[in-house]
Amino acid sequence: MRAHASVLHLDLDAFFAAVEQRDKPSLRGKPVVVGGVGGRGVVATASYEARTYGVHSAMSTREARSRCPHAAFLSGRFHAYRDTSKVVMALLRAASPLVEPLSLDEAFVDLEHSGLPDLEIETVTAFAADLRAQVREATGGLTASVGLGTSKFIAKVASDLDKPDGLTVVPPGTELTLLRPMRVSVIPGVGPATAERLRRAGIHTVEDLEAVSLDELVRLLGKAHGGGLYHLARAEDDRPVVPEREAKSVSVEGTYDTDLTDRRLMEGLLTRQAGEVAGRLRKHGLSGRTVTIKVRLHDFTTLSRSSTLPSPTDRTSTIARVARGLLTDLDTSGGVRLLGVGVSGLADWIQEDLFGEDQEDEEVPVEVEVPTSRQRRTWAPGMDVVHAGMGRGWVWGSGRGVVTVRFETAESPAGPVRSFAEDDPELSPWVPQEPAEDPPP
DNA sequence: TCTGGGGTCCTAGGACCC
DNA sequence: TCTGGGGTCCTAGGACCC
Repeated sequence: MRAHASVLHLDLDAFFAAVEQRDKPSLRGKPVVVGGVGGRGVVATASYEARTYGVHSAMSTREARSRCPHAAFLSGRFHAYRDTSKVVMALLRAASPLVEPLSLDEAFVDLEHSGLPDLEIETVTAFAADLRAQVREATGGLTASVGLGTSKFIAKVASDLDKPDGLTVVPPGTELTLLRPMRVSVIPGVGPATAERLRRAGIHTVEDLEAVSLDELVRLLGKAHGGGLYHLARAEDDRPVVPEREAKSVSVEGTYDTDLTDRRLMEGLLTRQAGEVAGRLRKHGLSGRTVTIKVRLHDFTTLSRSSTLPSPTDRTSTIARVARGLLTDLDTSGGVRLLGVGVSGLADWIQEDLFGEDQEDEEVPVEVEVPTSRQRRTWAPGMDVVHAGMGRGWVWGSGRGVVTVRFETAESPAGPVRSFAEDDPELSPWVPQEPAEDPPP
């Protein structure tokens, strides 16, 4: 916790809806709901006019429609939101070099490095007021709510106190006076499940939480969560403002208006999603080792299956095949409402770079060598192979002198798995004859 | 026909290695 | 034949955030 209120949190008010109202004057002053407009959509952002009718984010669009039938329901223009967000983030970075975006519409700014003459209340307040004016000016009228405090936690709580279009400063030393009467759910990380656990233990407010020992909290919520809450309840928060964080995973998922039952269709959708994930990996110069699929069944139970490859990949064909293979383990006979594919375990180097050329996502033709018992060969996951006895397959995994191959058949795209010694003379790379499945960028 | 999409972090158990 | 502990990696699930 700092001696000065030098952490600023900025939150653009009803961001998506506000961008729509800015760009379409006919929507100004009217209820606007941005989110999924399909049968299973939810609200991403509701304008303040729509909130009057009890519409809020995360509510199903169906419910929102019944509460406010005359609202404009929009599916969202993410390019516009991204562009506007960039304008705001650039403006924040011009004000202070240390800016940590949390999402398109939210960021922390560290005023310690902003070049202000001092960090007294008057100074930082004037700075924040000026920043808000700049945001409004640069975005064509969007408003932001801003909080200032001695830590991220306090700044974030502060920005919520006067919404929309507000500015709240929590003077150093007054944090606990502010927090104590508040519900535990003001603490970031206390969602419905944690709040319910605490409630059952008779803990409702931050003041209640402050009275609980560290041991008791850890017993109740686990080591990391309990320990974190113990300190936050005392307004102890040393988390630094971190400008850039590396991505840890890339994923794509989709919820379908009617439950899927056709496995071939599911495989096709997974393949398409794998292509989107691979494309985004390549766009950012990333590759990853762990492929995960997510499957939400008709009854909303959510399953995940993952498989870690021996080396990172950014290729559609590999990700798609692993994903389809993972699906084979699952019983989807009751119907599937959501499918997703993700890649994690990211490395910022690309495997194909080893070959010295920008291979993008093309199949890499493999030199067919005559295997000898002493020769060590590299079997990359996803590589097409042919086995004299089993026919064509692809490398599922390898290591410790063993290569595992999955053989696709007409009946099953992720058919039988067999393991071979990696120098098995019956096993050899297969040179593809079909064109690469991804278009060049 | 309740319940999105893109993320992060944590936990717990098992495998495996030293 | 019995018995260790620690560390790391992997997998599955869950909570949470915007």
